[in-house]
Amino acid sequence: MATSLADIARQLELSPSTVSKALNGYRDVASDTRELVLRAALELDYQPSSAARNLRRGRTDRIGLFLNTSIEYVVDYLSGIIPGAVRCSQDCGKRLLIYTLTDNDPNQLLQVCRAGEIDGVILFSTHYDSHTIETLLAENFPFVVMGRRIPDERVSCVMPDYYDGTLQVMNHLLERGHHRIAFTTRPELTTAHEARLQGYLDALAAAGIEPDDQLIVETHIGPDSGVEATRQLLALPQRPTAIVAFHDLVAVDVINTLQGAGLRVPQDMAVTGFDGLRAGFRTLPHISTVQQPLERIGERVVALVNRQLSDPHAPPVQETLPVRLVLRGSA
Amino acid sequence: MATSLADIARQLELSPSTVSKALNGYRDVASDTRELVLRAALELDYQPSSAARNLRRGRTDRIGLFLNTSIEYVVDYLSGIIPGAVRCSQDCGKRLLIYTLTDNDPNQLLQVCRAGEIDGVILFSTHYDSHTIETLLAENFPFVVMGRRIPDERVSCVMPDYYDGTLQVMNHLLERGHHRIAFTTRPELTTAHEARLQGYLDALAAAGIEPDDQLIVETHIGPDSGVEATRQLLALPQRPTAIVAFHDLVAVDVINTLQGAGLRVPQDMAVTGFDGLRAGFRTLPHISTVQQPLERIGERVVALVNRQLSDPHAPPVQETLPVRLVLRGSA
DNA sequence: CCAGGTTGCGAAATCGTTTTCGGAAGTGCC
DNA sequence: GGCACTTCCGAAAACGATTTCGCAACCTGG
Repeated sequence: MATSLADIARQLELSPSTVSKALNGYRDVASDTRELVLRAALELDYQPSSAARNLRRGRTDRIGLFLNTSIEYVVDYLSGIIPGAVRCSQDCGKRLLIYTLTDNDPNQLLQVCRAGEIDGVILFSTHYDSHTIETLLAENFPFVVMGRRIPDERVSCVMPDYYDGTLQVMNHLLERGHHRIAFTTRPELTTAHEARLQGYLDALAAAGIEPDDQLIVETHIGPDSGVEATRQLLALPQRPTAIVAFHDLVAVDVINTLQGAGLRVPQDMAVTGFDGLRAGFRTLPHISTVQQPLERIGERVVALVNRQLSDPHAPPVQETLPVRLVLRGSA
Repeated sequence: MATSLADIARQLELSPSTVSKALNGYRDVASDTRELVLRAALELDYQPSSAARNLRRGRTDRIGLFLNTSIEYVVDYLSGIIPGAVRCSQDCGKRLLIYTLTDNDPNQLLQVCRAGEIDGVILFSTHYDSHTIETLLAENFPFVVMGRRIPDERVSCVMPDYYDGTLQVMNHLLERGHHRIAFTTRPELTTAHEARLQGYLDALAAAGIEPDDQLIVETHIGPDSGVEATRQLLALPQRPTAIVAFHDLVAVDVINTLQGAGLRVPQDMAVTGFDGLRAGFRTLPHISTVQQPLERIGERVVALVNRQLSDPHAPPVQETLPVRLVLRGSA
């Protein structure tokens, strides 16, 4: 039912090849003919069949990003990333597609790549799976890891400076006179976790403060992830005066729990987040946080995929983007 | 580089047609041969070319959902919808794809449909555009509208019962003895807006209470959307005792603003949300809200698209799904 | 006037599947 | 043995675009 090249060709009594060339800007088409073709195409609402074009060209001009349906955090993060990623892919003449995986089956990702549905893929940190990465490398399929450093120089990745961000937060708190600073962790996210913890410890060391194990508490994925940690901290004989939350969503829980217990933020307890998600505006006071350059991350990730597409021999890059402490009131 | 049918055929000294038939479960292939083919395919990590298959079959088994990058609310809503939608599409043998539009250019959507990249499309309420709908109808392209009723019996849609939800909320508050109940609106979202307002007014009328225009305040899209409205209500000579927020994100702002002003929720002011987004857990107390059956909405929307795909003559359906008041503490 | 260019177009191959159709070989039955 | 079925496989034609190549026709300059 949809109009094809052949339809236009018939109507104009031209050959399909000429029509195709007119539409694709080849030089060997008379300008009168081109005019005719363009007009006819517009009139018939012609849109080339994506399947046919992809088949023939051997590429799709699409970049895929896989969404794990099970992780709450991802969605907030993605909504920060996407504007930059979309803009950049637009500029490169590509389209950004988000695939939804059912049970986060990593094979689905490989299937999509092998089926040639996309030309390149963005791996979101939490989907990391060494088999996937090995396979993509082996098949020479363009991909970039986002939000995580992979200890393999063959893979490109883009991530914020977790270490420096934590240093900034800690230095701010230390300057404000805080000595007992609690730190919430999330061991599942190894890279991001370790970098932050190191920042925490180094900052303390630089200030000559001995770390206190009781002040380092774990949080886990799920709603209310920060509530339990906060209660735990409040129950300590000697409470901290500041809490460095693993990220903004945890900080929201922390602040709510504190306020629920009758404490004032930041007077009774300073709280900081990390990432700079929109959730940081959903508390009063708003959350002081380490702002990731989210849009820029999206942009760079797409740019790096695109780089691999245009130059298959481009060497991989590992980019660490600078972060910035944003004081909004909670610390 | 990727292995094709022909590769398998060559290796097994069979014809491509036989290989194809073996893989697709045709009956006219000997079971020994089938075994051989399946084994070879597995060994070579064969994945049929999506482009070639789509071209030949004339369908893609993909359903598209278009994401407007500019609206915050959408993301929270989608993350509720997606699990159901993904599960259902999986069951139908389809894949759900999320397209990202740059500047919400509605033509991009039509282009994707016409190019045959997807077989059907889900229109998210805020993307509504009568030209898009008319065109899709004219081209007989399968689509379903989500979260909004379209006053056109030719289009299928799935939405929650906004009217009844508001009634439930109002009746709860009235039973608790509230007389001055404020109501925040969002006129941009016409259908959803009107149904709720009607519910508000009808509930008041049934209780014999005269509506007070000062208690009906507008909110708009954007962060802090509920803050201004709350301040406005607090400034009234005769304050309300309850605030019915347009949706949960607004309710978060309302609660934060109230608590910031030293009021206790729900003792000094009851607050209710709408939709049942995760954000409802990001305050203390958690938000009492009208829970939309989000997963079910995702499921139904996909099911209806699929219905149009399997039976092009199936009559359109407009489904209103029941909602449920969930009391969590804020009212 | 002719050799050598240029310009504009179409024929045909190609991408990798699916699917129809026909034919060869084998089986069963009278 | 002959006939009618099965059973299994391959040849070939699609699907709709892109792209190479060749061929007319028309210039152009000496």
